[in-house]
Amino acid sequence: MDETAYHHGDLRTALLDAAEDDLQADPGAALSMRSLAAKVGVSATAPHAHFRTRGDLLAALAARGFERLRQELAAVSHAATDPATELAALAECYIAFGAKNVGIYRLMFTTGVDLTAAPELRQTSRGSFDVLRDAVRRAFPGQDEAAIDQTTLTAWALVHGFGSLSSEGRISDEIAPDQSPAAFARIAAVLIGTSADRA
Amino acid sequence: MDETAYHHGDLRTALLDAAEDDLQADPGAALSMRSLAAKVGVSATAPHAHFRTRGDLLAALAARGFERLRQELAAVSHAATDPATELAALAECYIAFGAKNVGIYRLMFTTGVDLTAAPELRQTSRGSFDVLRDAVRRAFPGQDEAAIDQTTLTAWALVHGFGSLSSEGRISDEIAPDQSPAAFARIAAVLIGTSADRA
DNA sequence: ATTGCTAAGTTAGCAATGCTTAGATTGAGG
DNA sequence: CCTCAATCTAAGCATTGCTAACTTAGCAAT
Repeated sequence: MDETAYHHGDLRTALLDAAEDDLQADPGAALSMRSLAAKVGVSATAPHAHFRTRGDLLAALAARGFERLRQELAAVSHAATDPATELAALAECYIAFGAKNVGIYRLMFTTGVDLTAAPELRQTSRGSFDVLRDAVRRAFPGQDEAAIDQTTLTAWALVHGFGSLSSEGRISDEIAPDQSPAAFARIAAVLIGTSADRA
Repeated sequence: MDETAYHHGDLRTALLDAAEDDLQADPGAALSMRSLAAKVGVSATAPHAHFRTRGDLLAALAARGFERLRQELAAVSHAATDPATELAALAECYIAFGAKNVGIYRLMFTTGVDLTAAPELRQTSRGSFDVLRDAVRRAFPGQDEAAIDQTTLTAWALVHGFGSLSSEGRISDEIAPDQSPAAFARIAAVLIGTSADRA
């Protein structure tokens, strides 16, 4: 790609890449349009051709996160051999995702990305949920759909709780000496196993 | 209080109150120092006498949230009659807190409040955890401290997961027709009951 | 009472940011 | 070759966080 080309070629993904870089380096990065533009080597207002507002860029970043999470979960699900260990593996994958992508994880689940303004986000997020639900259905055959929904929801809440708290450094080491995603996932998996019986 | 007084009296809490107002009206409010100053009727830079940076103000807001959460939990805990229903009541209180204080809840648990820069926050947050742990200890007597820690941690993660997801509107009504904090708390409480057996 | 001192507030100003408007450049389709 | 829409640039406005220098007011000691 020509460095001096007037047209960038794929500025949109270049901006998202740059934003992810910044978030990787510092999850609390401000992610200004101008600095991203400068980083990519483009004028200050060029990004607005691809993202009308800064919020749109953040929403796109969150959508990327959901898509990647779904892929990672799907890969783990596909690689699993038996339904019991599959749930544990999914839990670990989920929690590890939060730990490895703190900045994006924030965008995905809390920080001011307006869902009503980004309806496609809701659908993308649903993708991850569905991977989880399929695994739950395999693990607990014979349950009706309502029970499976509730078990999946519970599992999701539990795993998101661990992911959120641990990735934000909110769990003290006195209480959890082992801070690895695998350790939290073990606790979660056991509990999910008992969850289905009560639904 | 004299409106034209040079000294405000208690600008610090006035600013925090104004910030909370804005967050109540819109959880995604920007919370600029200048607009808060204007709202309180003070010059643009006056807030800096009380909060060195904007981050400090946000941290103070988060601390307020943790303190209020602790109080609400403690009140519920105190009003409870038997240990079993106490856990359910605490769960509901926690989840309802998230629903009623979306903006502050974000500040407390995710959005860019640097914990290393606000060590007192860690301690305030610990207060809420301790209320939960005392309840767990009462509900499951005879368990050693490590088991109680783990059960409490699990309960916290579960309840925070529900609180976070529901307050951010991430749970679709198809999956959870009843979106009330009480409904989520019921699910959580049942699960916490089974959790202690496995720790 | 006067004097100092400090906390609290003001004004002025800088650099950075989001976003808009108007114009320039390019590549693709007729 | 011409047109045109998408993409990018340039200029500019309003807002923001923060700093620096100054003013005001209350308080304590003399």
